[in-house]
Amino acid sequence: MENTIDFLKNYGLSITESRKKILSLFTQTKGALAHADIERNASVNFDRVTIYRTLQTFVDKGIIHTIPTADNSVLYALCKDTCKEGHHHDNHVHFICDSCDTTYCLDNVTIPAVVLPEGFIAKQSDVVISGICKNCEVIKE
Amino acid sequence: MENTIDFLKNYGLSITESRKKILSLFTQTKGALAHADIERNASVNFDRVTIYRTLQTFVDKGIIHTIPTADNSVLYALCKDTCKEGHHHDNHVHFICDSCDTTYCLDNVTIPAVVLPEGFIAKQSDVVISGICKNCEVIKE
DNA sequence: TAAGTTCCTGCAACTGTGTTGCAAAATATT
DNA sequence: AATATTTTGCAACACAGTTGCAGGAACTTA
Ligand SMILES: [Mn+2]
Ligand SMILES: [Mn+2]
Ligand SMILES: [Zn+2]
Ligand SMILES: [Zn+2]
Repeated sequence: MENTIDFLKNYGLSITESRKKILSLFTQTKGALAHADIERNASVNFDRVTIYRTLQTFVDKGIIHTIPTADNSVLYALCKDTCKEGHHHDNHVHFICDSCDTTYCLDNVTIPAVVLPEGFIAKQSDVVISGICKNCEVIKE
Repeated sequence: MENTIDFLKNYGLSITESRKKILSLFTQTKGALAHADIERNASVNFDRVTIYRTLQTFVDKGIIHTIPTADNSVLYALCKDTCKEGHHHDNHVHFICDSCDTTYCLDNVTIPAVVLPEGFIAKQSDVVISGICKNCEVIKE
């Protein structure tokens, strides 16, 4: 709890119930979270709008990043230390499990370089892989 | 026009105004189309729902495929011949131009293989790259 | 080509997601 | 503690997408 407060202070954010609670949800969760997950699991009943604004604040500050998904839902996950305010450095692959629906940031799997046709210049690449995750694979055996 | 009719018949679809018109919009367009593009550019004013249902029918039949985007809008583009009903085989990279906002299917750029951590099994990979496209790069010179 | 059947369309109503303006409440500053 | 700044919750809105249903269009068969 103290830890969460210091963390927020380091990012120049004032300490509020929603920020503490939402941040701790992220640190306590392995996978990524959707807006609905937060609305459901936060012990306090924050207004939808507060959750949206808190998430946006965290994205702006480089605390969390969004994850594009094939079904066009929005997911959020904690950034690594390399992300700064207004400047994200997330170049890892994302994995969505078809079985348990968990979304992982594979921090150790970097986005591969892709050779584009003449004239195309890449600025940003997103790789989303779906399949069966480590946990679900073990369960199946 | 005759061509469009035969094409639809080959897929076992009955011939309707909306299907003819929406299909021809795809064949006449280089990049991908959003629902709104179709609503705007179809000479006839089809109901929103009709457009949604026509797009879904085309996706089901393997005529078009959806493209995931970073801003979570839904785009559609024509499939290659290898796609069958209920069974898509699109393993190409998608490119979104930050300048002209066109989305390209880079049919000749295949999705690179990614080495996942132990226990993760990949079923499907999506690669979306954004940057500057061929056209916009030429214009800048 | 006409009748009957099947399928598609348009409308209305609804759900879900995200946004904005504003006053009240909470937090930070002095 | 008083003041200034931020954040919150509410209401209202915008927009994308879905569903049920009745009427209309397209297909089938004769
Ligand atoms: Mn991530
Ligand atoms: Mn494509
Ligand atoms: Zn799993
Ligand atoms: Zn371009």
